Amino acid sequence: MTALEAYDDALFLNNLLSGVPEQVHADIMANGKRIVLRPGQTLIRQGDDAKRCYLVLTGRLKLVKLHEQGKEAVIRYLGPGQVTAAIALLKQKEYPVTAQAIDAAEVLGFESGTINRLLLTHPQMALNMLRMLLDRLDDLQNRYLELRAEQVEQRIARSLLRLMQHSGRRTEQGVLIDFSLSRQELADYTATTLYTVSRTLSAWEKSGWVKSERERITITDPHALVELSERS
Amino acid sequence: MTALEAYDDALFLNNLLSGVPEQVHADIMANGKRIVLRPGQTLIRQGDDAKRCYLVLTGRLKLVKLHEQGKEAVIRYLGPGQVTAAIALLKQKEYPVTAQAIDAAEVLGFESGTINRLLLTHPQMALNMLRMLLDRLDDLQNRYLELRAEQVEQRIARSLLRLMQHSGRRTEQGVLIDFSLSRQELADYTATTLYTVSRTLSAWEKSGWVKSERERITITDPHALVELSERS
DNA sequence: CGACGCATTGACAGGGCTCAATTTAAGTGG
DNA sequence: CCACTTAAATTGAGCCCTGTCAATGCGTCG
Repeated sequence: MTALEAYDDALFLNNLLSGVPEQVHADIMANGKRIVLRPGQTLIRQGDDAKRCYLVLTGRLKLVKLHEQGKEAVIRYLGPGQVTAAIALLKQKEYPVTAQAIDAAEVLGFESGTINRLLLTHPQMALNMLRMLLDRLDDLQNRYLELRAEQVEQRIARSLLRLMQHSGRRTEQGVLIDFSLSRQELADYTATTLYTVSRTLSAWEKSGWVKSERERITITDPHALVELSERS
Repeated sequence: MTALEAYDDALFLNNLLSGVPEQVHADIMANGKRIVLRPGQTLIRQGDDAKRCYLVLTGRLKLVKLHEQGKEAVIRYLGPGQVTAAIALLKQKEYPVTAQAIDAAEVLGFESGTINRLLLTHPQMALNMLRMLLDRLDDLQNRYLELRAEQVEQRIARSLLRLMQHSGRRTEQGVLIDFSLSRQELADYTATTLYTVSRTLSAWEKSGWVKSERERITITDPHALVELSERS
């Protein structure tokens, strides 16, 4: 199973399969079906029946929640090793969010029944899953509080820093956020409008804190953003 | 174990122990330590080391997340059968929120090691826990979106309806929300200020939709609130 | 090179937060 | 039972942040 070995990296092990005997890893993975996604392709659609859950192998997905009047909120970005649509563990539920590949991505899909059986036979896996969900919950609780208590500028700063930590890549200019990120998307993630994001980034660029291009953002002075995000 | 039988009600069974053989229920519960809480008493404090997790037996708790500059957000209200501080499943973490009894309450506390062991030996329990967490996550994702997309009035309406469903009690006047709920608390739950809540409730009272007293709110016309919360 | 999508910038208005001043209601102790 | 205290709730006035709308600029790709 050479294809599987390729995904058998540290990040991955630290998540769903950590603590599970290595001998059975391949067996477990063989239960999933590999799916390749093009940039922008929708993997799950909010409201559809939840029949499968997915493990991200490579690339990056975004989870978006849609509101009646056209607005949308980016709930989270997912990277390799993370699981989504765990809701499929419950019977007769609908996906609460839409999941979409940002750039190209690969995922492993597990049927609802399959994953339930796997979790029951490998309790450690269930515990790992619990940990991942706790992570998600914690993250969202934090962002909920920020949305409640902070002004837009602070939220944008915090969001950029978060994205930097999860998906930053060092360049000579600074830390580049390593996937397509338009003003609109950052606005959806920060819970504001593209206009405000644009204005803010422009201001920060004048201060020399970031460098912003079309769908690309490089943070040149992270410390300034940290300070901004923490000042009352 | 007569004390335990008292808590062995439907709600409870539908959560943590559903699907687990009945013979072992008492054994499992015997691993927990019963704790009685006075009104307002703090059970867990944000930032403390997470050593135990808790199952609510009776009464009602609120989970609050504190922000540096004094603001706070009520993340969730917990009723009988619900679990909190599941974070204790992870090693070396701190509680991300504060949990406080609203009126009198009883909980069952499980040591971190104990609950881990229980979940490993009873995989069905781990699955149940997963389901509860998925519920929490879903709830918060919805509220995050609402906070993002809706105006204050709609959010207050939705919050009241939610509280009504979870903790409503029929009276001759309408549906009473059955625990102490000040303007400030509703504001913290809805992510607004007590002033705005007060103004809004006053207006609704004039319209005959609610009846508001000191720390008590009765919904006399739920339908009006539903309509308000759903209109674009 | 033209067209389309992304980004920028300005003008404007309004929702709701802030602050301050009362009013109302619930306890408390004599 | 009544004065007194204290906390909750109400209401008004003002203003600021930020969303909205419109016009324009710019980069990229067919």
